[in-house]
Formats: sequence, structure tokens, C-alpha cells
Amino acid sequence: MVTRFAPSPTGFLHMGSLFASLCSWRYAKQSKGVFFCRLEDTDTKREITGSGNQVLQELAIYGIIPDEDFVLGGAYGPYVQSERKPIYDVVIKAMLLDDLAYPCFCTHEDLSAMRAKQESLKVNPGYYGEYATCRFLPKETVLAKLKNGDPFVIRFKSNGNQTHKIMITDLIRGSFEMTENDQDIVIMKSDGLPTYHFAHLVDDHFMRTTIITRGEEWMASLPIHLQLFDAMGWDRPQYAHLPVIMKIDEGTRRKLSKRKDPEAAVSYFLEAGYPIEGFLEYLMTIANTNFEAWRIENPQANIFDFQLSFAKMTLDGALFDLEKVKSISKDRLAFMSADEITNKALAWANIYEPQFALAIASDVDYFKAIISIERGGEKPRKDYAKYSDIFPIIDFMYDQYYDQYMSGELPFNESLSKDILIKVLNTYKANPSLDLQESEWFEKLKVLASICGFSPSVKEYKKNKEAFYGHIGDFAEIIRIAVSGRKNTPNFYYILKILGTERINKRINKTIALLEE
RNA sequence: GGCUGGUUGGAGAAACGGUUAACUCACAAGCCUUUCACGCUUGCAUUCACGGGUUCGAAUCCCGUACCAGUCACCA
Repeated sequence: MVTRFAPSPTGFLHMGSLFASLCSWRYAKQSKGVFFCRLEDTDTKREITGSGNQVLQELAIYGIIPDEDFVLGGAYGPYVQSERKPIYDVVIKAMLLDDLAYPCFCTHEDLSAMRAKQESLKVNPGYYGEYATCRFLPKETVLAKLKNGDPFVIRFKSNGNQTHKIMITDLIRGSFEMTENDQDIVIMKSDGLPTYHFAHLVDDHFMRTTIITRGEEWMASLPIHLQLFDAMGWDRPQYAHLPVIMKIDEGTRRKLSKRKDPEAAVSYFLEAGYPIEGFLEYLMTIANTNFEAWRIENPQANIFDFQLSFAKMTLDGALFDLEKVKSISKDRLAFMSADEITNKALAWANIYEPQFALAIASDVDYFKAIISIERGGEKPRKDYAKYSDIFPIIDFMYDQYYDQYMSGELPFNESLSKDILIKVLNTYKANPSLDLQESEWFEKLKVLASICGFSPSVKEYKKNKEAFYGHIGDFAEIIRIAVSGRKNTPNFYYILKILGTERINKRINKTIALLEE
């Protein structure tokens, strides 16, 4: 099985392209086949220099590495269409000789005049049948025009008929009828470069592609392509027209647009810090909906152990669902080892958030300890959906950022007097008890709470609120705020343990000093 | 407008004519809990775009209507 991804060098990697290449790459690899990448740069007007390589690099970030491409090369090259001109020329020449094609000298003005006429006559517009005027040009006229240097295109001589129906088979959509193509479509433009239709024919034949995966916008031109393969006597490839990813915009669904939607670029998600594992997994869920069930059965398996199936792909373009991407990403990050998430977070931060990278790099083991809190096991914490979520949650572990919290308003419960707060802090400072196991440490904390006039039990407190300043939770909150500057943190015991008594003392002292001001 | 697909809850969707329309995300309530994050429980479409038909029985088959998407270039 040979599949391919054939981008035009018109900009960044589009999410739909990532989806398409993911599907075709997986399909080839599942069958131990070949996946290659060919650059379709025949539209010189829209070309953006360098974007071909950028697309290849972005694919590589997602782990999609072609077996053959326009950088790597391969036995069936060149892999850039503009470099394949000699090949197209040979085929064009053969078609001309076989009377399968002819030159056309009609100008844009001629064509629009003809279109206007066809519209007024209420017949199908286009270049076909009697309207295909250049088809009937005498040889001498053609030669004269050629000699004169008149610009021309080469058109395919269609023998199709609008009244004929042909059966179409698509790997995703199954079989259905379409009408035969009767248009003498342009196969070579006046600049000497092939149109998509012709390049598809020649390239996918000589590059021995067996399955054409492409967006569903190509489905309508399938009769043209089949006709072309048949005319040449070449084997037809199989086709899989992939659904397009949609978004909802002002109440209507539409294709994600390169121009209008920043999230159409995969780099947008890279930059935002979504883990590639999560993003790929999301794409798999829209590719095959039985993927989710498989994931529940195989929570830790590699997603590529899943067998993708065109038959199980939806026909409709799915709406892109960022909430689902987040949920899946949260899971993926939660199940990474501390080493893995540390390396990946650092790699991300190095590019997109230097101050975060600096903090990690200042003491990698310290960061690893923080990120390890309640990691591992069956039910790990799920704090982060993306790498950019990490730092805002744990930044207080770094003194510089802790100081920033302390310079602002501290969120202490206003009904408690400063004296009580200070008493609580001093009491804990004298008994950090961090050499104890978590449960014993917490028991000890309850004792300290009791001493300070707080109920060790929330239930007890609720029964008799007047008897206490608050409950164990309120008591812990005071210490938490003093040590972190915030009302919530990951598991407090581990936070304290990682900070260590020395740093805890410093922070508590600082808080007391602030309170006494 | 012609042609080709499609239409199940807020989103992704399952259901190969047969009892109460899976599952995931979101949302809501509750439980658990020192905070947070998890986790757990429950709720969330009396109904499958609409109308008609076939059938003992239809989301599933047939017909019509509406709506959505794609396409009709010397762009891919």
C-alpha cells in the first residue's frame, strides 16, 4: 500500500492537512507500506517560499515522517512538481500524438464570452462538445499560431457524455453514481506547468500511489480523474475522500479557514502548549469513533496500535471541539512519567515561555519533585491540559514568584484576627512534623489546630460553630496562604515537604512580618 | 441553479427492522475531601430534520419537502 500527502507550499501546516496526513500515514504503516510526501508547487502565484520545508518540520513534530519526500528524496523522484516538468512533457507529447489532447488558444476573454453565451442559452457552461472550438482547428492554423508564438494551453480531449452515469467507489463513502465528465479540461497551463488533474494522473501513476487520500472537495472531480487514468490505460488508484474539520461560526458550520481562524494552524496549538500526544489522540477520535472505546479498553497503549479504518470514518466533517482536546490532553499529561513531562515541558518552555524554562532549569530535580506530586498510580492528578498550565499552578514554589504573591493582597479569611493568624503560623512553625508520613502528619496538624482553637473535624465544627475559630480546613488554609501566597495548591503535605523546613520558616516569618506591619 | 454527499442531545457519536436510543466530552446536582485537582453517583433526546408510506414492529426500508456541506477556474 502506498499513500501520500501532497501539500501546496502556500503557508503553515493546516489542521486539516495534519489530519489527512495522519490518516494516510497510518494507513500505509498499518500495512507496512510506504507513505511519501510530494510538493505541489505548480501554482507559482500563491507559493510562499520555504513553506514546504516548514510543513515537513511541523509534520515531524507530530511524529509523521515520510519514507520519501522532497528533502529526503527517494527512488520515485523528483518529489517537487516543478522539477517534474520533463516527465509531464513526455506524457503530454504522447497524448498529443495519440489524439488524446490538443492545444487551445482561447483567451480568458474568449472563454468568458462563451460562458455568457452559454448562460443565456441555458446550457451547461464549459469547454465541451461544439463549444470546444480549438478541437476543430485545422492543423495548419495550429501550426501557424504556434509558430507565431501565440500562448496556448493543452486540453484533454474528453469522450465523455453528460447522459452517461458512472459508478464511483470511495473507500470512505462507498459506491454511488456520478455523471461522466464531458469537459475538455486544461491539463497544461500556458506557463507550461500541469494542472492538478494532470499532475495527479502522472505523479500518482509514476510514484505508484495505490490509495489517494485527499479532502472531500476533490470528490466532484473524480470522474475527470478516472477518465484520465482510463484514457492512458493506467490502473486506477483507490480513493479515500476525507471529511473536513469544521468550526461553528455565527450559527453556521464551515470549514476551518486558513485565513480567518488562527486555530487552523497546528502551530497555534504547539504554541499554546498542547501536548502532541493529546492532539494526535483527539484527531484519532474524529478519524474513527470506535477509537474512544478502544482507548478505554487500552488506556496505556500506543495510539498507533489502533487499526484505523476508512470504512469507520464519518462522512460528515466533525466540529472541532477544543474542550475535548483539553480533556484528552489532561489525561495524556497525567499519565506521563515525571521525567517525560519534565523534558517535554522544558522543551516547550524553552521556545515559548523562557522564564518558565529558566525556573525548571535552575533545579531540574526540584521541578521533577513538584511535578511528581500525586503522579503515577491509577488515579493521578489531572491539573494540566497543556504545558502552559503548569507554571501558573506551581510558580509559588519559586521564591521570586512567591514574593510577587506576597506583595499583593493576601487572601486570608477576614473574620480571623491577625493575632489568631500569627498564633497559628507560629504554632505550625514550631511543629512542621515533616519527618512523619502524610497521614500522621495530618493527625499532628489536627492536634495543632485544636491547640489554636480550631476544630480538627469539619463535622464537629458544623455542629457547633461558636466553639471554634474554624475547622481544620481553615487552619490549613492559613498555613497554605503563608507558604504559597495562595488559597489552593496541589497536595499540601508534599508541597511542604518539597519546600523544606528552612524555606517554610522563612516564608512564615515573612508572612508574620507582613501581618505585624 | 445543476450534480454529489449528509441530517440522532450543547459537541463527537453507537445502534447491521425488534423491549427503557450505548459510550466520550461539556453542563447540573450530590458524595468524597484540609484547599485544589482527581474519583464516585445521579440527572441531561418520551425520541432520532419534517411530512407521508411499507411492516405485527422503523432512528433504521421507500417517497416527497426542508436544511447543511462540497463542487461547477489556465487554484490546489
